Amino acid sequence: MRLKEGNKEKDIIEASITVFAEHGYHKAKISKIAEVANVAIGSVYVYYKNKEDLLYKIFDNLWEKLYLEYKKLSENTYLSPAEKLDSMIDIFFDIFTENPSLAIVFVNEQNHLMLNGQFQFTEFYAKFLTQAELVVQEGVDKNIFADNVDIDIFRFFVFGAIRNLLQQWALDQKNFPLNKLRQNVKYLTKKGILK
Amino acid sequence: MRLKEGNKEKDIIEASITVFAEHGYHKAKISKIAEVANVAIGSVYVYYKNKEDLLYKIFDNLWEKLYLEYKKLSENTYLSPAEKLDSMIDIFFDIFTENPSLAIVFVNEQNHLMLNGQFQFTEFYAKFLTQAELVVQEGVDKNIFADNVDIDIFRFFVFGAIRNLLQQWALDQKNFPLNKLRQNVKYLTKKGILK
DNA sequence: CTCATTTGTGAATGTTGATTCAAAAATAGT
DNA sequence: ACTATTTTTGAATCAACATTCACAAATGAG
Repeated sequence: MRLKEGNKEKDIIEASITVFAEHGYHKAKISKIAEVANVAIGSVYVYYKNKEDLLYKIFDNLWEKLYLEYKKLSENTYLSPAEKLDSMIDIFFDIFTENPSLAIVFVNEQNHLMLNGQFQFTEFYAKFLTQAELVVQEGVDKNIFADNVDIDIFRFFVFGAIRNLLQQWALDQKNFPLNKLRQNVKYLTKKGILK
Repeated sequence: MRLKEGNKEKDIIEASITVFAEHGYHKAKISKIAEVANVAIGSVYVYYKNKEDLLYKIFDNLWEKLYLEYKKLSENTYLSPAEKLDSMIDIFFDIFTENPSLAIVFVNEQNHLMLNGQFQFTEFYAKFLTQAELVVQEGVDKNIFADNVDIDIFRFFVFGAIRNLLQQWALDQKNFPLNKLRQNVKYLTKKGILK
């Protein structure tokens, strides 16, 4: 037997997030990822099937985390739907707080991955969306949320808005501080721009 | 002298929109674009410098059109800021109504282009953003729009929301009819989800 | 110390597809 | 019908880079 030195699998995926964020998936070179991970090129292929597998694993981890948090939240019976909506927004921002590179990869490469049929897109993404839907539906049922708004549209509306703001934050943390973003998103989502 | 046959320049850029939309920029092959445009591979390089130039020209045309429409709108003195906001949303949706492929390219490749410093990003994009800002600022000044919302954040918020919805529409026109999208976006942007 | 097994390596391979360019085709003027 | 000019062509070129694989290194068991 031989023990693994350190945790190359983790080093590699973390390096890939950094490199994908900096250059974009397509211009990112495996050789660069290996260099950043402090690992030989061949080692990348020991732990991952190929370049796309790296991207896939990044998103799979991300959606799993988000799904689990949303599930916990939507099953909570003490919070009102409006409070849950706020929490969902917080969770989303929180997960990227520690890792701007992950935010950039998330924003830029999500579509890319979805169009490529070679993976059935991570189950966790669908599960995540369902949890979000439950919360909004609960709000409509309890007569707190407007019922002339299509739930599906609302979901994509908020999701797209946050995604775009996250990207701005990742590109320019100074001018888009997360706390201000959160606060504004929560307000706009609930009350809109009209006085 | 020899006259040009038809309008290859236009045929090529239109073909490129179709092909970029179907396969994404990176997997789109010049040979496929030439085939769709009914043109030899070499002709693509007669009219465009390289592959990226095609993408750049697509966006340049798009942002110019949007900028000009927004300019006309923001200079209008008969409409209230709230009406202008509605019109801005309409203009955005309208421009893609005739061309779902353009919507897909717009949504998927915008970032890609912005990260690549080799073009200073089309002047029209910046101009477009400025016009949008003027309208929102007018609403705040006239005490119609909430003043606790950051204008810049609001802009990216709405922009991201629409972008994401457009993509859903482009991928699945049946379940996301444009009229319903417009209506919901206008409502949410102004009043939010709370009853 | 040896051997067997697992882990790690990176030069060499192979494919893919953007780009080039020398030649052909089309047209207009004379 | 001949020439000059412009437009079109696509096979050949070439570079980039993901992936492979034969080998080396490390470790623990006996």
